[in-house]
Amino acid sequence: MAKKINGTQRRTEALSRDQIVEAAIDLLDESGEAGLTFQTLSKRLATGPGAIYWHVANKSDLLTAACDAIVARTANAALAGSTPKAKVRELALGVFDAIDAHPWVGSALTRSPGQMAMVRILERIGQQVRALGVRDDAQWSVTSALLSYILGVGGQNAANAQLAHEQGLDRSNFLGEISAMWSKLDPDEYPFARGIAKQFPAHDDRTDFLTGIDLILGGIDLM
Amino acid sequence: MAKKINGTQRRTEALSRDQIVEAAIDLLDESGEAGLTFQTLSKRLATGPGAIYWHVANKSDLLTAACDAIVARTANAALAGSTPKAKVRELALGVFDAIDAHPWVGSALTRSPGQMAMVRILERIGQQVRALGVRDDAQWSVTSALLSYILGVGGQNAANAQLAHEQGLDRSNFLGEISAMWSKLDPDEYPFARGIAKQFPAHDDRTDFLTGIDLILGGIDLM
DNA sequence: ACCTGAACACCGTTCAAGT
DNA sequence: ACCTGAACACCGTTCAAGT
Repeated sequence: MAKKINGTQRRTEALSRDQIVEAAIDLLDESGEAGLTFQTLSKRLATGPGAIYWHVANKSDLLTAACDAIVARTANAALAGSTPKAKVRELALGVFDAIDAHPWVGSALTRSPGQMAMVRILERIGQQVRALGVRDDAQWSVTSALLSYILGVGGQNAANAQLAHEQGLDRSNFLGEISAMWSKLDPDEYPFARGIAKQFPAHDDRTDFLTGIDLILGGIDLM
Repeated sequence: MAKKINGTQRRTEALSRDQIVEAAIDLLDESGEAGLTFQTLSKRLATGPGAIYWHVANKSDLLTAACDAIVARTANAALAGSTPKAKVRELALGVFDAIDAHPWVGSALTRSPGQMAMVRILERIGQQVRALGVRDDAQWSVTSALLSYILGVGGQNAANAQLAHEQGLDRSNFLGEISAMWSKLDPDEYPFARGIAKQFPAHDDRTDFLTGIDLILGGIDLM
């Protein structure tokens, strides 16, 4: 009769894989990868760990499914752009923003090669690369370059967000710390890092990300 | 008197942080990230876990140090290229090959933002970006784009190598499995992935990697 | 078919005690 | 200053037993 009001109550409805994945996403969003545990998860779902294993093969399977659920939402969104290039920018920004909202996706994406999440992104980018008129035998390497770049930025942003979260820093303090560290480097060995330290805290991740996309898109024109 | 001949012997010389890092690298190379444990490490060093903690803050510190040791070797190598672009290619390939030889570096690099390993690469690429004549206010975003791309490819290759290792597959079997998976996708939803599946197993990671570098370098010319 | 929950093997980390 | 090794808290996973 009782549903799941207080902490020690058992659930009465049946579990489902989707429910488990949703709960996992909530946990990951709240407290990062460290927050997802079979203990925390079964507590939130008001069951035991064994029940979860009935629906899910293991933790890696669960993480992959959670990642795919997030990516599917943005990869399936309609594209408003009028040109293939505009659509590539749109797709890329979609992934960027998804990782910004769910930093754990950044690392989970990399860790599941060949999984659906990556194929979804690959497919949509590949279609635009085709539409750009890239030669058949270059479509793979061009698409792969775009994908690698997107995953690279995503992975770094995810790591930054996680580190800042662990250290209890907000973004500007985090950037400030790195900038301070770079300012102290040996001027003879690290002229570039030192020179850039001052402007570093003011940079915009999203703008820089798009600059990189545009560099690659520009390079395609020269092929 | 005895040194470290049989398994239960204790070491007689003092431990050092460098020794620990070297042993960690060996373990990581032999059996991936799962192979590095304070248990396996202290066994190999013929001590207890407490001794390691005297020289190393925690596992993350150890992984970062191991990663930096590898990256320092390639980042400090002299550059033979005659043009800034050739030097960028050389630097990028150096990182690519280092990750190929030590796949765990691919993920460790991402996980330690602002650490020395990344700064070393950033610095050397940044110097070449300067030499290319990129405007001051664009040097950061261009360098960052190159770095993100390199880390993105590295991270994926690392993940592929690890997955293949876990499943006991060699590279060609691994690629074959992905290709087979893509061939079975819905032709209406995944035309690109399906179309590319056949040529996928024959692709060359290193060549594709360089293609991406050249796309970005080409884009710089158009800025 | 689905869930329970105790048990297992293993992990990173700590720390009083030694030298 | 450096090392020992038992102990702690916690983790993913299993599985006999229940419904």
